Amino acid sequence: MRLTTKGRFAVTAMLDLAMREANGPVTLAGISERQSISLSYLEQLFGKLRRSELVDSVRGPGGGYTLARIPADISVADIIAAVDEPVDATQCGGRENCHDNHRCMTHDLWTNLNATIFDYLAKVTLGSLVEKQRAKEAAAKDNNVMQDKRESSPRMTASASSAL
Amino acid sequence: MRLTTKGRFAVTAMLDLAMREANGPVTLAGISERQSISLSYLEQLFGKLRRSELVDSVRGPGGGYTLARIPADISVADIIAAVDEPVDATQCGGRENCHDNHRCMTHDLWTNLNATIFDYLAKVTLGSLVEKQRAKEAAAKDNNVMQDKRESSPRMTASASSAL
DNA sequence: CAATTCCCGACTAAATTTGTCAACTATTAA
DNA sequence: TTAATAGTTGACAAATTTAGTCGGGAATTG
Repeated sequence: MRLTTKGRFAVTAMLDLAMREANGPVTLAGISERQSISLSYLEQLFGKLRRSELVDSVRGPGGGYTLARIPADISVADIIAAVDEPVDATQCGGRENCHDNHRCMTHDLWTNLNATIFDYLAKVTLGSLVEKQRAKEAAAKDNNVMQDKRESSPRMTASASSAL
Repeated sequence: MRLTTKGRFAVTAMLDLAMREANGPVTLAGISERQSISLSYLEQLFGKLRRSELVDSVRGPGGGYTLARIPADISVADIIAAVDEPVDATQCGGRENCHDNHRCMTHDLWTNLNATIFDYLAKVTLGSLVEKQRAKEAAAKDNNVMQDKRESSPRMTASASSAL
């Protein structure tokens, strides 16, 4: 298992999708805008997600993507595995007799490491993430109400205000 | 924290070094041959490892690299951090106000994930890896003795024998 | 038909990996 | 002692792979 920005983008997009699919198919254009990920890249990623049967697509106006399973049945590990082609981490082709007579020293190291990371990510589902995110947003909303009073200082730059 | 082949190569090389430095400095040429990693790439990686003060270099004949600290004090996390420049995983520059008013949804997800992985890798030291590897080699040796009887077939190539 | 949206392949940019060559250091021999 | 030599690190550039972009096409809806 590899951890790159590609996988992270995919998870971000899927999380966005999971939080909105109640209102029908979600367009990539929308995800692109909300998550600041280029539309082209999303199209590429969702092509893979679709081929891995994690999402379903609906064409035409009003179309977009929906999750192929319930959020609780889609793990972060599923998503990363779908977009991040394996690349055979162990350098020895997975074969046990990696090189010379003993298996390459790091074989077990990486096998174990991969298993550890994979197990962790397999436990994290879109369902649990959506739940956490909802809770966080509710809390943030409360904080913002209080912060608004403090932050209305005179020197508020254009870039700072646009950040809202 | 990112997980790529680069970091894996570095750990492999450091493990090789840790297992051999008792006999004095270890040359990159040796590591290259044993671990099947290009010499050039090793040179580049060890430049970073040296600058991060994980290894010391000795020039001239009989020179090579040695560990800068005892194996038990060098963790896999140290090694990966040394060679794999951070690249700011969270996509929002580490700032809390990633984008729009709420921090980008995945901010906490990746923060937690990174912490989990880092904690795991910080616990794994070269010392513990060497120990495991030594145990494994001893076990493999026993197996090989038994296998040797089966494998002493007539067609043993030159390359196969040189692999010993 | 026209608008919206997914879909696919070629293209560009960036990162990884390998290759080449220069600079340094200890040994060796005269 | 000094110069030659071989072993080694260090920096730079080429080649390969991966990440990300662009343009056009196809399906669906109204």
